[in-house]
Parts: sequence; structure tokens; C-alpha cells
Amino acid sequence: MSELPVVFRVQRELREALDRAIDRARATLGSPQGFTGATVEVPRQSAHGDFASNVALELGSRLRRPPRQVAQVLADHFDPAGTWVRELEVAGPGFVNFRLHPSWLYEAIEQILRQDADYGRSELGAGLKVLVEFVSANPTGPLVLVAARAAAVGDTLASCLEWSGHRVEREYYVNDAGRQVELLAQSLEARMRERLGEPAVIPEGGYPGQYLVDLAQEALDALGPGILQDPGRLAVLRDWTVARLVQAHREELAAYGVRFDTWFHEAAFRAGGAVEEVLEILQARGLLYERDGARWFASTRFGDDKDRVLVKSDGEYTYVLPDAAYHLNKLRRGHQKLINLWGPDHHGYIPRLKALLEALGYGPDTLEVLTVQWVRLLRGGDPVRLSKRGGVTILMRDLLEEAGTDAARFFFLMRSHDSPMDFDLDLAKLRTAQNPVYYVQYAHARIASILREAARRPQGPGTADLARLTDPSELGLARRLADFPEEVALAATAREVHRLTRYATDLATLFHKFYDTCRVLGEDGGLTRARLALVDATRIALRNALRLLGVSAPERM
RNA sequence: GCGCCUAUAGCUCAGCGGAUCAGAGCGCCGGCCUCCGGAGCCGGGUGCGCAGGUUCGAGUCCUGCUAGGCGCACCA
Repeated sequence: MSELPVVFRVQRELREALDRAIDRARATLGSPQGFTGATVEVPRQSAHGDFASNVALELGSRLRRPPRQVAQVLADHFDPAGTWVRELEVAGPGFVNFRLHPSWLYEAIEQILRQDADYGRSELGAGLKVLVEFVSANPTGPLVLVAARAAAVGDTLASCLEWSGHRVEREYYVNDAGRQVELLAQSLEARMRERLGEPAVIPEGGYPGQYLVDLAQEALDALGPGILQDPGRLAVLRDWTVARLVQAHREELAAYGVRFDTWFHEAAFRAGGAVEEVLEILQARGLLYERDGARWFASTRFGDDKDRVLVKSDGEYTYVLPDAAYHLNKLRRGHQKLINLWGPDHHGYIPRLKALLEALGYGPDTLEVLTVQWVRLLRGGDPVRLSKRGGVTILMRDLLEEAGTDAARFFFLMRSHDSPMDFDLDLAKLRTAQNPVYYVQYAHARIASILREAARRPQGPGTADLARLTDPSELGLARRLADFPEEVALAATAREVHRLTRYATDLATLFHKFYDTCRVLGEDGGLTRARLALVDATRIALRNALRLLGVSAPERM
């Protein structure tokens, strides 16, 4: 159980004090209908106070009174006792702005130093069980560029959810059943025969990529050429290749800092009869019908555009059916919320899967699908063109070799997952100033350097008196440090992980400004100790933010 | 034809349930180191695709249009 972050405590106190003011002003204002309580937010501009509430604007419309008047009445009835409020003003159309005594920031700094590696955690999620499924690339070839984006977003989202009090499982779905892996096996067999000098052709819709040429030799070494005479060879080759490719995916992702709790294999799952069970449930609920020799699901009853085939006329299942069974399985494992990260090419498929889950008895918000948009790689300012047909596509490992994990993750996480993005390879590769990831890491290295220097110098006796921190650059930095738990929570609940790179950049900027304005190691022992505490707190927040992003926080660069 | 995403500074992008910001990084120009890391700091900007609408107030919400990407299978 982590302690309540100061920033949340302050906001709660303000909310409660505002609610009391509303209560006291009831004689003047009357009772608002359907009002659920005051909200307090962090203003974007510091000129608008440390915190602000739009409560008077909300009340104004409910009470049919000018918001500014409501705000003034609330201000008159506001009792700052028990809060940090030092000053309160009515501003703009009726905002109530609060300026707090800086001691709340000193308390925040103390909390940061106390919590250290846990600073930023909160319990807002109340232990909700969430499954985040991401990447889930088909085991038919190496991971491609967009997998790196999905991996970064999914992993950091999962981390943010964990840090804000959710119980999270990271899952990778291995599509090792169906036609595509049969084609994979046939393609491999062709390459093996080719290796042995036999005539061979890659089947229509198969996999012509170079990687199978390499794997063919491996397969021959591992399984022996005799396998090609075996009547059951395709199943053997399929299992062998899939295992080999999945292993490669696992290792590549691990090197990228992404570890999954579960690798969920479709083939094994389907063998367990779960798919048939879904059909039975739907049948029992009268949601299936026969037409043209196929079995249809009445998905339009659940908001889909049209009804969908679940069992084709040849008896095979369409993809959505086992997928629905899989998602049912996720829910039966106790997860209360399912988050999937998919590419934009799958979005048309979302309504029918949601329809199936609803038909199985789950609410429409149980499954949330986030779209990770495509990545275009820029080199020398021009897009790197890829042609999948010719087997030339940009691989995740190509990017990581060239840009490195830190730059790749940071760059992907700078953008909203929902926006198509250009990845500027030249900028990401720069080991210098202009690269945003180095800007942030540099701040961390600089802090480490100061702390090293401080450790070398003799320290006089005494404790840090944080009240010595009064410079705007000091307070501005401390203020942003205090925001961290809220930033993490917002990144998690709004599914906007790119907030975190922005936050880290903000911290770096504020730190550099502070560094430029204030000398840390000076003659004044008390001031030096106070500033060292601030510097150390910055180190902690920056390091924790980078940790959530999966980017290293170097001590030296 | 229908649906989803996108359109904000020269470039790449933020702008979280209207009001209390048009912003960041890169690029460009000009300043700042006897001192804890100058990989830094400071200064320089008449930009929200177009047209309507709602409102006291609209990058933000609604409608239409334009442009780019993606989808709309008895493929996965």
C-alpha cells in the first residue's frame, strides 16, 4: 500500500473545502440539482494559480446565476483552515484559482525522497484486473516496424496502469492455428527442397522472404533431410518453424525491454473445445441462423453493420469465432477490463468482436481496442519505401540496430498512438544535442554528476531546510515533480502514454533552468542541502518516468 | 457508397469532459561559460485545411466539404 501522493491529498482537501463552502452558501445560492461535487484541476498556466476549480461555472448553469457571482459567493464562504491555501481569487468567467503556501511543495519533496523508486505510484485503479494484449504478430516472419511502436505503447501503458493501482497482465497472442501457418510450413518445405537441389515453388500466398531460406538450413540441420519423406512432415515443420519464430520474437522484444506475462497459443487453446462452447452459448440464445450453408451470427443486434459468418459453408471457422472464444477466456481468467492494441487495418473488425462479447453477456466497455497507427520511416527527410511484395520490408530489428532501444522507445512514445507518425531516423540516431531523448537523459546524467560532486565534498552537520527553496526556478521545478503521480494516472486512464515523454521533457527543461539560475553546491550549507534535496528528488522523478518509458537513465554520458 | 484515423509554426508533433494560453522539439538568426557536465540557458513566431452552426466564448463541440491513410470477406 503506497501512501497517497501529496498532489492528490492537496486536491482532495480543496475539493472538500469547496464542497463545504457550497454547503455553507446554500442559503444564498440554493441547492444545485444533480451536482456531484467540486472538481479541482491543475491550470495549464501557473499565472492561474497552483490549482483551480471550474465549480462555479458548473453551478452557474444549474442555478441559473452568473458564474462569476457564484464564484464570488463561494470565495466568501471558503474557509482555508486545514488546507494549504494562501490566496484565492475569482478569475475569468468564474474560475476559482488557488495559490498555495509553498510548504506543500516541501512536503512533496520529502515524500519523493521517502518513496524513491515507488514515487509516482497510486491506488486509483483500486486493484482492477486489466489484461493488455499487444504486438501479437503472426508467427510467420520477423517482427516489422510497427511492432516496435505497438510494443513500446503497450508496455508503457501496462506499466502506467500498474503504477496507478491496476493489476495488469501483459499478453501476446500467438496465431499458430489456421491457414497462414500451413502456408508457412509449405513455404519452409519448398525452401528446404530448394536447398537440396530439388525443384520447389513457394505456394500461392506463401512466404517468400529470405528468413525462410536461412531457417530452411537450420531445419535441415535440426530435423535431418529425411523429414521430407515423412507423410506427417508439414505438421512437424509447422510446429518447428512457429516455435523458432516465436522464440525469436520473444528474444527481440525482451531486448527491447518488453516482457510478456503470457504467450497465449491459439492452436492449443482451440484444441480444448472453447470455440465450440461459444457456438453452443450463441445457439442457446437464439443468435445463430443458417444461410447458404453457413452459420451466421446476428451481430446487427449488437450494433454491427451486418450479420457475420462464424462457420463457413466448408465447415471452417471464420477468424472472429476463435477470437471471441479467446476473449471470453481472458474474462474467465478474472480480468475485468480487456485492452487490445491493434493496427488500423483491423479496425473494421472491432464491432463484430464487441458484438460477440456482448452476446456472451459482457458490457460494451469490457473490451477496449486502441489503434496503433502506421509508422513511416524517414531517412534524409524522405520516406523509406517498403514493398512487402518483393519481401523487402522494414524490420523491427533494423530500426533497433540503427536507432537503439532508448531512441526508438522514446520516439514512439512522443506521439499519440492514434496518429500516424513519421519516424525521423536521422534525428533518432544523433548522439547529440538535438535529439530529444538525449536532452532528457542529459538532465539525469547532469544530476548524477552533481550528486557525485556533492559526495566528494565535505558536508557540514545539519539537515535540509526546504523552506530555503524560494526561487521561482526552484518552486517551478518542485511543482512539476509533485505532478508526477497524476501524470502517470492520466497516462493510464486516458490511454495517453505520450503524456509521459512530454512530462520527462518538461522536467528536464525545468531542471536545466534551475541549474542555470541556482548554484547547487555553494558556501551556504543550509541552502546547499535544500537544493541537493531538490536535485535528488528530480533525479528520482526523472528516473521513474524514464523507467516507465523503458528508456535508460544514464549516470554518465 | 459507408465507416474509422489524420489535417495546428518551414519540418515532426502536443494541446487531457468548452472558458484559463496557440505551445514543444527540430531548423534558422542573435546573445550567455574564471564556478556543480555549454549534450545547457536566454531572446527572436501576424500558424489551428475550407464553409457554415451551437454558445457570452470554439484547434477543442455539431453539420457539410476538401485532402491523405486505413478499413467495409464464407482472409487472418
